[in-house]
Amino acid sequence: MEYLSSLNPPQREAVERTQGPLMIIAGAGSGKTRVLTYRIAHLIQAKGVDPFHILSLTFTNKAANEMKQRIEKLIGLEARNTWMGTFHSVFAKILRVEAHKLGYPSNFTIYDTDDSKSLIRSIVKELKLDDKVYKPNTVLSRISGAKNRLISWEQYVNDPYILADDEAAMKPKMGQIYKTYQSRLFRSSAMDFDDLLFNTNILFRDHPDALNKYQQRFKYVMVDEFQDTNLSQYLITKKIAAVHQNICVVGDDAQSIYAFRGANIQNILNFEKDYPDLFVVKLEQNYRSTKNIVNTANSIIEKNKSQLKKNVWTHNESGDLIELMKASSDNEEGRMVATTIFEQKNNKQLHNSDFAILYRTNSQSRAMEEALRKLNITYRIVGGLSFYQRKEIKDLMAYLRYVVNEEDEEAFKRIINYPKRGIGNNTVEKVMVAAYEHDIPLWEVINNSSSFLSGRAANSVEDFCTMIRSFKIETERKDAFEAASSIAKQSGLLRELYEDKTIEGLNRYENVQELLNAIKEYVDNPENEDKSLGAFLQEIALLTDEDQNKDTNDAVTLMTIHSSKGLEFRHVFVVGMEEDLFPSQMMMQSREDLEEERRLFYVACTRAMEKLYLSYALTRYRYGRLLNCEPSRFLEEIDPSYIKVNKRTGSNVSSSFRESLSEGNNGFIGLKKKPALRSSTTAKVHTPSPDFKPSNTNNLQKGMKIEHPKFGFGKVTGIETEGTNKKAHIHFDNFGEKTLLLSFAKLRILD
DNA sequence: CGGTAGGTCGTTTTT
DNA sequence: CGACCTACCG
Repeated sequence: MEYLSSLNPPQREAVERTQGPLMIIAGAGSGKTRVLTYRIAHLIQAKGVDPFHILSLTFTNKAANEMKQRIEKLIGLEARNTWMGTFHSVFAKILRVEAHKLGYPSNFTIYDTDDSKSLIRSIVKELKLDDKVYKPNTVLSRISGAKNRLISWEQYVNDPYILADDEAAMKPKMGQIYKTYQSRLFRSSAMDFDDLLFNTNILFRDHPDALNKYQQRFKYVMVDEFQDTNLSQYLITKKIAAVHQNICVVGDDAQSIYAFRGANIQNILNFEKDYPDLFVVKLEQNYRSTKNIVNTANSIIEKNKSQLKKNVWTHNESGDLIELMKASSDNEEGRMVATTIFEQKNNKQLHNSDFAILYRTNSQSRAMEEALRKLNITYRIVGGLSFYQRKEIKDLMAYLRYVVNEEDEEAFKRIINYPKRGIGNNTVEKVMVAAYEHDIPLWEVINNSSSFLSGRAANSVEDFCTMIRSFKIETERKDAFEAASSIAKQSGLLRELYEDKTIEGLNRYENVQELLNAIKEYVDNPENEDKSLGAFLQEIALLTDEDQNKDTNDAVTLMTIHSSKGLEFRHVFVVGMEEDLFPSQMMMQSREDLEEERRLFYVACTRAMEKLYLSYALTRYRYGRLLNCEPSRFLEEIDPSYIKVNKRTGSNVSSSFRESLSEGNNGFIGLKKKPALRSSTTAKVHTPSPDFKPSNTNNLQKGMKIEHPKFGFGKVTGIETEGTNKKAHIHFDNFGEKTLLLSFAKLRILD
């Protein structure tokens, strides 16, 4: 029990108080993760609790993994038996087991945000609504907001307040879309992110036996980042802990930055009411930052009205003042930051990894990247579009998904005509409409294509169906890797990418190989007992960024403030401190919104251990337009005694920097995150000869030389007849291989 | 049916 | 500025 002696009194109290409801208010840098891990270790080792009975919920996979590892270090492999994961992943697992109780098959698909938006887009189209009014983003966030507050579509369309709201917003059909959206999800055997929580609530509400089972299993429940829970999540935890009442929540109201996606700060404020015998521990000693940084942060958060009283303090030294940097433009801001990093690194013997650049929006990274590249400073970007959001990855994933769940409509739409197999939008529409109108499963329509489609289209769909069936058989017999490789090949997807010899094409091909590698790794990992494709898909559906990044590379970290939560760096730059950017112009309608932005700023500042830099630019490119910017109001809110204004401008680059401009790698690491290169230059469009006149192409033969008004001169390499259509394959001198439909193409035969 | 040119749109954060 | 969608042409 020696670990207890390394804790301060409130930390120790939090670890040792294992029975009954407990709320830990953990200030920034107060050793929260340490307390949580020790608490779990303490439960298992000192109190003899079976790890199987402990449930810990986090918000990111990263947090869960980190905690798992740290507990494992403390108490060894036994730690693996605790339930630890994100809300979404833990309850997705439970829902797989209980799905039949809700009318879902256990192989249900999880739709990501893109799938959801695409589904909404097609529903809006089908309902013949104006897509300028019902934008996927708006609709989805409205639906998501409802689900997070546990409002079903039935309740939604019957609630006069909601309806009035929608009327006022000129979006009266919102409820109708919600209803259709749910029925289409259900038909597709799919759940979106919010459904995972919503349906868990339904499960526990309607099936007391199931609730009881999990109440018995989870005798100890812990919730990390409690300030970020929404109502749906809160009710789930409350229900699970209702019997044993051993619920421990950890959070910091000052760091609540996810209200936009339904997080309810009231959860933390109301917790005392729900648990009258609640014990509250405050962790207020900061071990991370200098006095100047802690005080700066305190002076910021003070401006917020709604918050719990707390007094974060530190024993650390005063440290340097906060540096404020003013740049004339966004590019100069980048130069100043990069230059400062370069200097600090040399003067103080720091590593790249000691620095982080934090920004409000992802688009701000570009100016930073350019500047860092010029000084040859290695960097890595966290977030942005993840591996699994890339088109080529989603394409292969869609095949895999569809083979596992043949009702998955979004996957179907993605793969039915990719690679091209002559099935156009019209046909796809017909197939889906047939399914709704006859109220039969999609797969049934596809299996009986001739009853719903005419000749050529029916044949193509039948071929598709045969292919999927063979994939299904393979998938049953083989492990995930063998099945996926075979699907990638036989679907033609791999060939399609392989034939694209551009740099981006090569990249895409490599990415698909990367995914196959990941599947291989999954299959080879002895911890995964179920090697089937379905099991693999379930495992990765909720992975956002697989960045279990080997921290081998020494790089400056670039990321949004949101993704920086929970991390710390010796030197932190918060860039783009300008009105309308930070605080964002979208967040200035209400005081609540503005307070959330302020908390975001608080989070940003408290990432810094030794030194904090704040910067802003006077001009910045946004929406492709040069805008004048004003310094952020947040800068004025900081107590000026903590700030020093930096006089240097980034344009005075000393000679030592110039030397570093020469030669070498561009500073970018991480093969998965390579930005797409600009498309290679395309050949100039041909100007037709003055005497150009289309010839009759009925007798066009292989080997003939022709002229095309746009593509110029070329040679016929083949003729293909498909139904009534005749196609010519032509190799053009300047444009390479093209396939043209002879009924349309204007060609002049030269010979 | 498929490609592409040209228009539109938004750009906050994430499971 | 760039991603994406649509309309149109071959």
